[in-house]
Amino acid sequence: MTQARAPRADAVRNRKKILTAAGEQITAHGPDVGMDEIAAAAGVAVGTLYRHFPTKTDLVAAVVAEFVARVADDAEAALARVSTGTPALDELTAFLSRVIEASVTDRAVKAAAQALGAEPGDRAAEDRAGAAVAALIHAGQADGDIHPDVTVNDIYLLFSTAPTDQPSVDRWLTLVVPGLTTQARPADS
Amino acid sequence: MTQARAPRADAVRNRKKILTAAGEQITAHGPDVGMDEIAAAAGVAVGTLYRHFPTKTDLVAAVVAEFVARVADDAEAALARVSTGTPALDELTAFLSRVIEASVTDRAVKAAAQALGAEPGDRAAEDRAGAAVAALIHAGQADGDIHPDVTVNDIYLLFSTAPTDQPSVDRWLTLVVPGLTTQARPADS
Amino acid sequence: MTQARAPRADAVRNRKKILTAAGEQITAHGPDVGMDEIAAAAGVAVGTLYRHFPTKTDLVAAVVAEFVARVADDAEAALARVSTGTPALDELTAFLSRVIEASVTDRAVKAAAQALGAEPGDRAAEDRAGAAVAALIHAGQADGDIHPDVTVNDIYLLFSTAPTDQPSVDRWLTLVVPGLTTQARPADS
Amino acid sequence: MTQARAPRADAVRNRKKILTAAGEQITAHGPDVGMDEIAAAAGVAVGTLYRHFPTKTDLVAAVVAEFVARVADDAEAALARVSTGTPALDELTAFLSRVIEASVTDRAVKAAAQALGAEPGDRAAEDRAGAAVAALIHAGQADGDIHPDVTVNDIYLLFSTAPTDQPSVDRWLTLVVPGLTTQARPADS
DNA sequence: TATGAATGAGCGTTCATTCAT
DNA sequence: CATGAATGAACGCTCATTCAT
Repeated sequence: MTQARAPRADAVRNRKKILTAAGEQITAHGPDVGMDEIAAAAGVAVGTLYRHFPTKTDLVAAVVAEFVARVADDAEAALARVSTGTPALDELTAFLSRVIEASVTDRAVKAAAQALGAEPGDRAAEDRAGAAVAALIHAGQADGDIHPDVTVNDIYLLFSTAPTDQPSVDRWLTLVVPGLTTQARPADS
Repeated sequence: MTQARAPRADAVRNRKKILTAAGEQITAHGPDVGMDEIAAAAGVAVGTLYRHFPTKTDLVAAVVAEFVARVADDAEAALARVSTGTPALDELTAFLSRVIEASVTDRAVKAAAQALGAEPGDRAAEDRAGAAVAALIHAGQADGDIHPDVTVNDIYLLFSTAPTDQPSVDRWLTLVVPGLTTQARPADS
Repeated sequence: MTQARAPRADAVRNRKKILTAAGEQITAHGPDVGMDEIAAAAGVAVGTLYRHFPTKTDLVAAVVAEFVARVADDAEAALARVSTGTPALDELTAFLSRVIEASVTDRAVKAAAQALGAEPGDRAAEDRAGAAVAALIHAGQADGDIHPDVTVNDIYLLFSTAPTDQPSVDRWLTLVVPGLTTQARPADS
Repeated sequence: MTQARAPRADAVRNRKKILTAAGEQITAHGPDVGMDEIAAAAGVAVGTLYRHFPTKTDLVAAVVAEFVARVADDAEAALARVSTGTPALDELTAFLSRVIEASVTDRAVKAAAQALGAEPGDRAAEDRAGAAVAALIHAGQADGDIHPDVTVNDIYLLFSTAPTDQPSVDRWLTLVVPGLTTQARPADS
């Protein structure tokens, strides 16, 4: 009985504007930006914002979900390249590096998500990312490069504990990648 | 010249109560606990809390400083054991493990310190810890067990990125320790 | 282009209620009344009060501005009567008397304005009042009744130093008016 | 520093120190200085301050009383000069001028007294001042210089309404003195 | 007695959320 | 539906006053 929804266009556009603005504001000013500021940045009134996202937690969850969707896309692209011959370990570490670099910029998103205990909110995107990462891991294990006990959860664990300031990221990757592989860290790495 | 100040007894006891309560409250409810709640948990009035710590930032810094002092004690004890023959790498990883386990309990302290930009406040304790850790690293490098480029900052980096939930800690240590060493992670680790 | 804004009605009414209540509360309890008390007296929540006046200083400035606007109206009315034949000195002293009587009721407004260093906020009203008073003075000087060196600032000076308790006002006017005129105070004044 | 027991001497010295410090602090920082700051400036603990003055109002009253005592001294000196031939009107206006100049510096004291509704507290000094001023007025009236209906209360009224900023004081005296005399303000005054 | 630590009501202000328009 | 005014609990912090030492 849910009939034709004519005003969908506006609603969809508003939702997009709000998500974009929320991402920008949280990134720029931290997770404590006021809802009023987000609404103003989106060019809507607070009421509209609450129509789309009943609580601040929901809004942050949606912002996080967008990030997860981009991660899933990235993981699937990496997997596609592996199927054309690139070594899976290289793709996995490059993927790890890209995601973490991105989360430096979006650092507040992570903080916000944790601070507010936001639910992921987009199980589908998470599943897509998980499947692609699992496939990368398996391919690397088949190559003998990735340590046999590594799982998707290990990658998630590293995501969730990555440093949030740019200069630390490279060193952290250097320290962390050997644990995923079958090789010792070279003396000059 | 160094007179015993009689009325200090209460004040000292209150300071202790406040620090303890602050640690507990921040751990339990995050860095955003109200000062009133901390005061209530300590069994004092807010004014008393502000007499001891002029701002919330100061209070959080003091809580963090206490934690740092305990870490310094731990590092020095580990270093002492190395000088009696224990392998330095074992002591370093055990130390890492202990500190991180402890910071799981005190997890919010870290978040609080970052959130509020709290100054360490106790440079001496930090220096003590740094010196002991540096000595541990050098001993391990002399043994040929610890990778030659590892520094104290690497250990700090790992501290600051350690997971904050209990079950993840062990696995995380497994993944992270190989980066500190000259050896690959064994297939069955 | 000049659209009627429907939802403004409530806001306008609230603003009025707040200004009225603020004036009453400040008069009754001095410039240190709490914002909560003003809000309660106005029948709104504090937040509403802050929506209309971002700081306490702004609120006080608005209360003062209302008073200034009434003074300007009074001065202009007096000037109009002079142009129809009333002696300017009589109108000026009567105006002085009226404003000061009014400021007895609104006494705290003055104190509040000074205490908070509030900006007038309504320069237009102040200019109107100043122009009308200047015209009154000039007319009285043309009549030969008002002392030739009297200026608008003298009137402001008297405003700002008027007594704030009712019984003193009449005597104070008796003492102060001769300084504005070309005549000595009569023996039986 | 703990001398032999001379309870009275210490107490008297402390009272003096507190009064001096209170006067300075209130003059320097306005009537809202904290009791702690006054105590610190006096070199005593708050408790001592409260031993001498049970409330802040009492302390301010005492500061005001000191000022009144100085005014009484001034008035009596003026009266003495009149008895040696100086015109009483000149002495009265000069006295008015001196007191008001002094109250510009001590302006915060007056503000504090009003703000706190402090009782004068030192009836004796007030009576002394009143008697001397009354005698000045009578002498001026005998000379035919001072208007016959002027009373001590008129002088008090002028004190209480004097401007508190330096530049205004001279002009204000010019405007106000004619009301006390039997003469019109000269055209070039 | 003097000390200064403790008290706690109160302050101005903020902000996630609700609801009349 | 969007709007934005209204709500009110909560926040960090202050300060006149009290009271144990």
